[in-house]
Amino acid sequence: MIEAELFTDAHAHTAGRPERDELEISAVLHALSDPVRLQIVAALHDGVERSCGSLELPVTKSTCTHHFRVLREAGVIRQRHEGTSRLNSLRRDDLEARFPGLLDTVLRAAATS
Amino acid sequence: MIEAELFTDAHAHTAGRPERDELEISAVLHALSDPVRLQIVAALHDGVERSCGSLELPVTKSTCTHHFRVLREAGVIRQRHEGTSRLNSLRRDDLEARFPGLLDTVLRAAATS
DNA sequence: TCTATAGTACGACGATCATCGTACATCTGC
DNA sequence: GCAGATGTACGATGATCGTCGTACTATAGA
Repeated sequence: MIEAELFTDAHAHTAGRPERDELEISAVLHALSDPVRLQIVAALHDGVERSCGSLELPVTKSTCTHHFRVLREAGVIRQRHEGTSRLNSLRRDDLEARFPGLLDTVLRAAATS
Repeated sequence: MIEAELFTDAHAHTAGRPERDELEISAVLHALSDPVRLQIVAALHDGVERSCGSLELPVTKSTCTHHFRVLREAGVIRQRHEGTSRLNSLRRDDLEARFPGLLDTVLRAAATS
């Protein structure tokens, strides 16, 4: 990750949190292609912010951290610090602006499995 | 692949060509999450059957075969033999029945990249 | 201050992935 | 039959992935 050393303030966000116009369809689809991550996204679908621990996932804490990072770096979710928790929420607006209908379509598809 | 030896006629299709009701959203999303495969799917979007070689892809023949297999085993495309060629086409109807709107949404998202 | 609690960082592991080259199979046209 | 074209099979390689355990940080509450 040589680029990390080159980040200016203007681009320092790109590693962990891609801007709306930087979202890549391949990365988003890859993020959504894992069952555990799809479960996370489905749980956040109602718009309510949820902590990592409040979701009952069939993996350990460290794997959980990994999946939240993949979703965050793909631009699917954002994470907000509050106390000892990280509150997660979907980036609905950004996703809808960039890839209209994608999130709803995928979640509806996942629901009928 | 032990199952291969156990296939009866009733299930002999499942390895290479999942039935409509066997399509899995995770497998489909994974298949679509690769740029080369997305390019293939976009090229087949007009409904025209195309041979593997008629698509100009930035990979070798064997890699091409690999990508077509991933798409076929996920249920995204079907392959038909004709002469020395394999004609590929999207499984539009099956995908639409199982995951309504998914294909169009993804392709529209991919087009705006 | 001490102790939980919530999550991250890091390293490891086996599995899967995308890619390639070479060899092979199959069909067409001569 | 032979040569060319189209695609597959197989093995290899380096990269990425999903998972875990352990150690760590940071906050909240007593």
